[in-house]
Amino acid sequence: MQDHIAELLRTALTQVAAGPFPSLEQPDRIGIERTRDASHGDFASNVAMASAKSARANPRQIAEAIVAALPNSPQVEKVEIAGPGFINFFLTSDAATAVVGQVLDAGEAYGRAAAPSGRKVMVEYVSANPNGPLHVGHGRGAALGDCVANLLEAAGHSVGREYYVNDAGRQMDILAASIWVRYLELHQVTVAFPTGGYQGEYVREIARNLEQSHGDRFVHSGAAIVNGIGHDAPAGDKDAFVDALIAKMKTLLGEGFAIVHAAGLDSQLADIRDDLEGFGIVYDRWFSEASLVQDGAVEHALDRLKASGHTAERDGALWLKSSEMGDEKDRVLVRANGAYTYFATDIAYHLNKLERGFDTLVNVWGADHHGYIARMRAAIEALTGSDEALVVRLSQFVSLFRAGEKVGMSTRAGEFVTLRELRGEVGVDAARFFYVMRSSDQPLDFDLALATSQSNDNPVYYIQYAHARICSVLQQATDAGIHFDAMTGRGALARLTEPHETAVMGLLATFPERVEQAAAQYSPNIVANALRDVAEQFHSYYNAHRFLLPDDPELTQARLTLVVAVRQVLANGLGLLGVSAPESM
RNA sequence: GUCCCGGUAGCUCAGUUGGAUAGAGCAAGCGCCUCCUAAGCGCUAGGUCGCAGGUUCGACUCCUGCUCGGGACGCCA
Repeated sequence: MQDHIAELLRTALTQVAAGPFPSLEQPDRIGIERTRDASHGDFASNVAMASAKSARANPRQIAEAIVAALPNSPQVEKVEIAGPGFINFFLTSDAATAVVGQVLDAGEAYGRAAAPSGRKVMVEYVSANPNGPLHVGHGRGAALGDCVANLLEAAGHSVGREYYVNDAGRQMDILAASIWVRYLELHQVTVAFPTGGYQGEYVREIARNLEQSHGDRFVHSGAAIVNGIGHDAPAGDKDAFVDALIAKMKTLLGEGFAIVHAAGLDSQLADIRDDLEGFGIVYDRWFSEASLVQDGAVEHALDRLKASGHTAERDGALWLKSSEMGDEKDRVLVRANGAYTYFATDIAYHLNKLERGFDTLVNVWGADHHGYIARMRAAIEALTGSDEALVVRLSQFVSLFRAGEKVGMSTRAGEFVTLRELRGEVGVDAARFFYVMRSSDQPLDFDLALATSQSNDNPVYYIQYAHARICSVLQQATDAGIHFDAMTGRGALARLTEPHETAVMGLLATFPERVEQAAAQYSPNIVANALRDVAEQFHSYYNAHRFLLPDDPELTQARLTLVVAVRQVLANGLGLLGVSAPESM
């Protein structure tokens, strides 16, 4: 409809430029927006104001000339000039009700792009280190990433979803050492648990499983272990101590180290996968960091970086001169000891994604990765000559509130609320909706009591209830012997003239635009807001009018048709967020 | 110190590419179920859009400075 109006305006502008206002220049883009107030019509344009400068005239006079030159359209009822020079378009009722047919024809596809965009987008999300269960902060990134991927698919892009598994770094070694110490405790070998280790109960569980499958294979005496590895905090440095413990473990266990390491990795990865599946999230691929090292992808990436001329060797290490590309300092790629940094393997992963044909790489990261963005931009620029392929969405921190008390979180101390616990407490629907209903730029206060309350305080139920109510109405119709017939209803849409009905149809018409906008901005909260608006307008309509009218079968069919279209839009929107659309509540 | 995000109603937050009288929910107050689900609806009240300049026909929106809150600044991942 915007396109149609824009066309009318262009025709008129050409005439105006040829006639009364010769200096008027055609604007590149004609601003047309939906009005907020029904008294301003359905659409409004500000072209007259935007053209005031080039035409060197008062906006209202220009608007009058434009309106006089506007071609007639069967879809436009009337046109008015208002305020400082807005041109307001009032649609005919046929044009307004047409959206109901469009929704029913498109069905599940309503709100989705009509044609493929040809773009290939990779969305990488969560990618938490597999050294412990996911907590509620990861949950936000999970919900956000999954919804963004859904939105990009709706926008017509070909979308990949991946979890980058950090299975090659020090953190995983620390997990292995933590498991080993717990395992030793099972064999009455007491080694003080390292301050820098992972203390969660899940570590003991992995140790017990290891003990069951491998018996005493990894047992060594306490004296042999402690010998020469220095002191833990507070007497010594806790990081140095953990590293020394890991080194000692590798020496004593030999190939056994890999078994303990794998026991930790496999168990945590399986747990995370199960957790995310329970949250409605399924990846196309779990991409191993270690595999990049093994198959030479990291060397390949480093070669590409060196060829770009953006690297330098200094102090025995290889650096990316990222400060030349917007980063605040240069970054190490290969340490003086020859080991790749996490940054280097991550660059290799990003290059891999580009080489697989993805033109846009969306990364959903926790807000604590903010400092990492500039260097990754620099890396992408060094590889491709531009950083535009990289899109980063940060998910700001989540604070949980239980009974008004803020619940603390610390992964190392093993004190955190897990995503699994959250799902158990509030359910998948409420959790997913709460996670994405706010802008991801905004820290989230997650109120557990609110998410579980079955009251009108709870926004997710408000929307689901609208859907269930419509299902209930249709059930009531069936029970009353009214056979819903969409053909009859669509033929009678002209009967829908109540302001409530006009408002509902207007929102249905806006829905695809809002989905498109949400995709363009990687912002699922826009869909959450659109859903709330539709639900609100429906509930208001429901209270103001009855749908089942025994004395007026034609109007009954028309209203049921509208309401079925509303149900379709609610279901489509909830589907984009990964929230269920219940038929009864 | 540098950089990023934020500051909008008592609280939690929307606010499209710069547009008309800045919106919603909760909380507060008053109403609405012999009627398709009251998990709902209607009405009332509530504002220096952090502060000060600038850009322009027009600024919550863009620019500059300041201020307050959160975060990031490692040869960790």
